[in-house]
Amino acid sequence: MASKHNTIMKDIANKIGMSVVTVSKALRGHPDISHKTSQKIKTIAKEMGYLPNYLARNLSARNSNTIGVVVPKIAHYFFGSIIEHIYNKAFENEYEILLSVSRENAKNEIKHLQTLMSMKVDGIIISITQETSDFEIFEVVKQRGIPLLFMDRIPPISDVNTVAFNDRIGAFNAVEQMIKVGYVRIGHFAGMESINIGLQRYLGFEDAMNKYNIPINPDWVMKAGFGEDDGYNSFMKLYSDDNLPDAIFTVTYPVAIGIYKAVKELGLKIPEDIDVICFGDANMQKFLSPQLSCIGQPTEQIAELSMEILLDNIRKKQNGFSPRNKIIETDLILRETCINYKNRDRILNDVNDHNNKHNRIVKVQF
Amino acid sequence: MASKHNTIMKDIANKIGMSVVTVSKALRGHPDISHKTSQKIKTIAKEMGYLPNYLARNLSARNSNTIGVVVPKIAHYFFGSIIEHIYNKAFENEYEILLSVSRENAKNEIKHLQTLMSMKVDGIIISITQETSDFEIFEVVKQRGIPLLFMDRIPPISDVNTVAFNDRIGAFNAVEQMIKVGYVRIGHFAGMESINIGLQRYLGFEDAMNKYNIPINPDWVMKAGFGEDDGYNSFMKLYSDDNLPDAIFTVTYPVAIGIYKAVKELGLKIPEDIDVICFGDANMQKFLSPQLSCIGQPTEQIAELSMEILLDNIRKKQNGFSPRNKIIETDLILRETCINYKNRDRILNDVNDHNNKHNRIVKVQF
DNA sequence: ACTGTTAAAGTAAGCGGTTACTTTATTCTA
DNA sequence: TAGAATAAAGTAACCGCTTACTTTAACAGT
Repeated sequence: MASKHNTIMKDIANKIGMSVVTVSKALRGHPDISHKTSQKIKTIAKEMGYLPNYLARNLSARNSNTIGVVVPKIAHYFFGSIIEHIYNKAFENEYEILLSVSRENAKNEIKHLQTLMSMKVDGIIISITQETSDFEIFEVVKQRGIPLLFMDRIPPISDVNTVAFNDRIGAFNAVEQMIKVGYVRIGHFAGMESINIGLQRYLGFEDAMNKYNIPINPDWVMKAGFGEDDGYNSFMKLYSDDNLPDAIFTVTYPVAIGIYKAVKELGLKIPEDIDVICFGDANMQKFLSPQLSCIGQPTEQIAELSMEILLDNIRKKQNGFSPRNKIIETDLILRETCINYKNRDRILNDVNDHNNKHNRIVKVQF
Repeated sequence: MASKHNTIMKDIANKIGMSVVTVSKALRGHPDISHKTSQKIKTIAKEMGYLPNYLARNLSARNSNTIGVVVPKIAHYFFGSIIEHIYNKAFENEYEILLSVSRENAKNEIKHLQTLMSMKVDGIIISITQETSDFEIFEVVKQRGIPLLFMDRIPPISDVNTVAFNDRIGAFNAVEQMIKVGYVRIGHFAGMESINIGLQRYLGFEDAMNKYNIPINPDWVMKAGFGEDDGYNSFMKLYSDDNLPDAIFTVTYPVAIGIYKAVKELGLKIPEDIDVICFGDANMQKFLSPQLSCIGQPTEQIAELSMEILLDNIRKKQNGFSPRNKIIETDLILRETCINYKNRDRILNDVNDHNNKHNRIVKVQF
């Protein structure tokens, strides 16, 4: 056993013959203490290898300089990327992050939220699970006065901070793109409607189909989960029913990956036998064959905006703060699927129109 | 402002006319308290929405039920996957995880380690940055009696827990595979030698080359970092020097991805113009074209083993615990690179030999 | 010279729990 | 039925730090 050399303020105080309070104040740069002694104390603290005990500090100071983050998954480009940016932002602002992963399980989610409250986090950013249907726990968090912000996946409750992508318009853009390329036999591998991103993306799909007067074939609308397996299974189902559409818009990129996997197994070809476009970008999509076109979600933007709003909420907590609801626009990223080179000029033209109308840059990457 | 309804033990004690200590004991199921009152107190606590204050609990109980994890990156399959498994294991054991991301920066690493100590974590699992060269901070952690475990990336210091892959044998297997397929003009995009995984993988490469009496061409050994850019830049360098080998073994999969990117830009073909194999697997490799063969690192295993050893260390801290050093074997995963179908039978034969000799299953996925 | 300010430090109390020790009532033993 | 043992609760102190309030001395103004 190494002898635990754990310096506390008292040790420093004893060493220079002053009180603990003086040491505490000096270390924090409190104006009560003269510059001279303040410097002396800091020097000695460093010499003695003093490290503050945050548990004690936070218990009395009543804030923890810690932000809790709850996400459904982590080994996933979308969340991995967001979390990385949240960390960066937290680090800049001298906050620590307590990360919890609910694994798409509502029970875990509740438990994690309770733990975060017990840890006295200053605020919480959460992306709810696809099965969350009881929203009471969120009321509890609010009741306790802990700033709360929902990111990307948002429950239908009011008076809370939210930051989300414009799922409906994004989905609309994707499906409109499919239509412009000439598809009418269009399917949608959707998410559950109980969660905003599932519902909104479905509605965007519907909007586009309606706008162009294309009937929706319910057989081609598969409402399942957000994972690779869901895409794989849905595709296999349609294939074995011998009822494939010409092109599919998927609710997330893992679902599209599931299709790629199934297609490979079945010896089919993308885009010849089946074309695909998805909601959500990931690094790997550039290396797929063919490269997957998608709706890009600026992860850095959602992470930064979420942190900014939450930090603002934390600072203004005492003097009142009204919830904010932000929507972030998405990008249409065209690569090698759902793109017909013969129509290139027409597409570029349409994209310009769209940009003018929505005051938004749609990226086209041929 | 919502009126913060924050029940504390005192409130419960007042309500039933008993002392705070009784409540504390009851809630923890201490035998001092009769079953009857214990039940009563628990019921009331639930009614009042009591949640313990971990800061207070941990301050007096002197442990935090929290484990600190420091990794260099997070939006990266390898670490993302490991972290996910660490979370699972922590959750099972009722531990919380405090995750810090050093972003391959040694300064950040030190700061995070200090913060974790200030947070009074019960133990720390760390994968050091590629630039960490000052190991004093690790001594400080040890000195303070905080169980510490190095995972995958390990500094050259003694008397610490370590869990790593058998990098040398893994690299050897990869390079031997290249040789068996018939390559002799073999390059290695390596990492820095200052870090174990960089050095060991290089040594494994050397071992294989030596065993088959193939001279190493120093021009083809590029010692850089572990990222996609490093692979891209190294390849571009060799290409512009008009000095490409026939096949390259890369130290990590992002480096291989960098090669894929460069190859695509240059209009070359894998494996015809250049063949590749890498250390480290990722989900995306199955979807690359061609599918990338690699040395698979069982991430669940390293995560679980690390957690088990650390938890054991935490529990046995008082009564002494001697550091453990574990090595996990890797898998040779053959897909569509560095595989010559004409040699299929010979390869399978060799693989069997190898398995017999090393008592280890090498996976071949044709 | 006397009050009013200010600078620089100290004292006491408390954050919300836990631990070690004590008290009180009840039961057991001989 | 006295004395010991046990069950069930309570008291006091403390974990390491912060906040609110107080003290002391030096200095300024009139």
